[in-house]
Amino acid sequence: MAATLHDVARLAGVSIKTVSNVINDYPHIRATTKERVELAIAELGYTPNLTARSLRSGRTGSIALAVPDLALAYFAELAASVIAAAEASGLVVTIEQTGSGGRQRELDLLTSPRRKMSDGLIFSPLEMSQDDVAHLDVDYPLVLLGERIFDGPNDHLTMRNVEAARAATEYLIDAGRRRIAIVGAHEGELIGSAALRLQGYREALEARGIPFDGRLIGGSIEWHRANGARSMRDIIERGVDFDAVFALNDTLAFGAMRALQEAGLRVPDDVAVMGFDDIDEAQYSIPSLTTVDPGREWIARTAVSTLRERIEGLDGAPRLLLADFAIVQRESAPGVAR
Amino acid sequence: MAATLHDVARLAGVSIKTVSNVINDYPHIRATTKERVELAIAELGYTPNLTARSLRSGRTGSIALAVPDLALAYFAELAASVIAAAEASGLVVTIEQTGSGGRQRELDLLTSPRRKMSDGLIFSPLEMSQDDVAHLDVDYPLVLLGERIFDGPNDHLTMRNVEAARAATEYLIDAGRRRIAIVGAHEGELIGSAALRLQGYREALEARGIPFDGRLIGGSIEWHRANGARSMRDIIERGVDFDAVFALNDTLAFGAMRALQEAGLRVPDDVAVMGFDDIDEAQYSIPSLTTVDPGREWIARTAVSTLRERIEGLDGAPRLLLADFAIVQRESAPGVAR
DNA sequence: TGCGCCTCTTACAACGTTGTAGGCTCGGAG
DNA sequence: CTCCGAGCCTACAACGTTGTAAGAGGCGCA
Repeated sequence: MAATLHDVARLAGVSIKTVSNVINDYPHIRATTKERVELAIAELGYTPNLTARSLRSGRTGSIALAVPDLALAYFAELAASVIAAAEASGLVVTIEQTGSGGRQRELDLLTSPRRKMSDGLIFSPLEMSQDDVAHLDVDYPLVLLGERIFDGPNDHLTMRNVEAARAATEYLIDAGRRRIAIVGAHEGELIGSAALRLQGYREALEARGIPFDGRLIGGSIEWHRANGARSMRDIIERGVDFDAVFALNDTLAFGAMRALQEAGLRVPDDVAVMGFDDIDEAQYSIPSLTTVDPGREWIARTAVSTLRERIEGLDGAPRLLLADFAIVQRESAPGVAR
Repeated sequence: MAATLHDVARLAGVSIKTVSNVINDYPHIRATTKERVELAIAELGYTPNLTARSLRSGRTGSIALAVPDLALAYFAELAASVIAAAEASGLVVTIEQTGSGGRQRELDLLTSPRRKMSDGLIFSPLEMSQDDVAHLDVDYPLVLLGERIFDGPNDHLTMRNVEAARAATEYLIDAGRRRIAIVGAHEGELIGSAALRLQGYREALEARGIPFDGRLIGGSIEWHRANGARSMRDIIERGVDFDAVFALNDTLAFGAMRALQEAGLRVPDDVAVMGFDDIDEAQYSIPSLTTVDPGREWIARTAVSTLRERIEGLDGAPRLLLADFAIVQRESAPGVAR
């Protein structure tokens, strides 16, 4: 059995509150008393019971992070950064995966009694929509990530999807590409990352005076490698001419590169490929992937610090925080300066 | 403020214990009382305070998983599986990264007061060694993963490293390869996955009567893609002849494939490449990677169920559980039957 | 009618911690 | 010599829950 304050107090011959005071660095303690208590603590190997402390203080010292799936590189890397940032603040992170549970699962997560076990939640929904905004009005600190819901009652961190996608597309155009295919567009979808990035693509075309061609748009609901390959094959089989691909995320881009290779098309000579996310792997693929760094590291750090402010009682209107992005030039799409 | 049992009890006109009984499905409750209580619960939106419940019961309903780094695909996929398995048991998972903190960081983790916030720990150390085995004698349920420490006081799940590496090497030999380079051997290291897999490699050579050639061994301490590429380049520059590469994990294999490509060597025509881990990416790389599936999914599931048994009080000697492995044949190393 | 038993409900204590209020001792000022 | 305040320490209550013991009421059976 683990030792408690009572055990230490008995051994040291003081009250439990004095032991508590020693542990919490209360200033007015006689040096000899303190020493005696510390000796007792060492002898019993006492460590405070954080559960009891939580009950008393109302703080657990832990935050929750809810993401779709840790097996997706983007979310794994996001989680790694969130955990590191939280640890620097003395917080521990529990991770929940919403997986394929769909919208209901995301809603349940918001009201699960487990929320009481952490001081706040960083939530990256994938299925909820703007109609669900009311569900976000919860009584604990919540920081929202992603592009599913805007103008909710919470602090919200998001990428500059439109601007970044536009910059990526313009980068390809400026490198001399004119027929830019899209991989990963969610067909008929009006919200979320896909729609925003597609909008950036269209804005870039318009800005550069290049006509939009629907046959260049390859749809896919999920963003796995296999989807990227399938979507790319569809476009190739359609027989439509193209000299670049903008994949709406890196994983799709890897799948697309594979399909291009199978079709005997060379990257970047025949087709330039642009990704989105700058996951670790993008540096090491063959060829390495030119992509958009959407500011994931900043998002992770800021999500933690923002949540912490709310946990510590900061009041005020919900904030919308936008991450800076950057085009990361690699082999799959050489820049204009080549 | 969140409602408590007291609030519900007051509203329903019963004692708090009756409310508690309703929540915990105690059988002897009058139907009308139960209804009244449930109405009050609904009206106040009461959810139990799990922290208080934990304090009372001594169980937190959460387990901890400590891995080196979630940004490493193997651990991310392991974590995803652990979280899924834990959730199926009604447990939540907090993740700690030991990162680059080294041995001390791993030792600290074992004694951190945070351990009290979870019912048990699944721990995959990377820096501790056999000498640290005494540190594993902790007073909470602990399941050990990996190959750093054997014969500790805990249940231990591990891969069949030697057998799997031997099988992988024999696979290459049976496919006609004779000069098999190794990427990722930790030089001078006698324990851990690298040493075990290297041993399997040597056993296979011996079994097939092929002489060992130290010049074919490419060392590297870390197992990132960049290390794989560097290690591969070293071997190439050494001018030593080889027709296959056994990378000690998939990530190294991807790096090695990249270095091979840069050197103008074709995979698998000039050089066959074998990985180890079967991470998701292995299916989608170009070419797709022949590798060893070391039973990660089984390890995750079994780690959770084993830990659960211990949490529920199972006594008995520490168990050593070995995962089954399988060679997953893909493009980078066609099998004998091609 | 009385007793015991079953059903339903309650009061109380406890899990281990910390905040609050207060008590004791001692030294120095009035 | 008394009083006050600073320094040190303690008792008690509370956080929200559940196990224990026991009480109230009703019913069947002798």
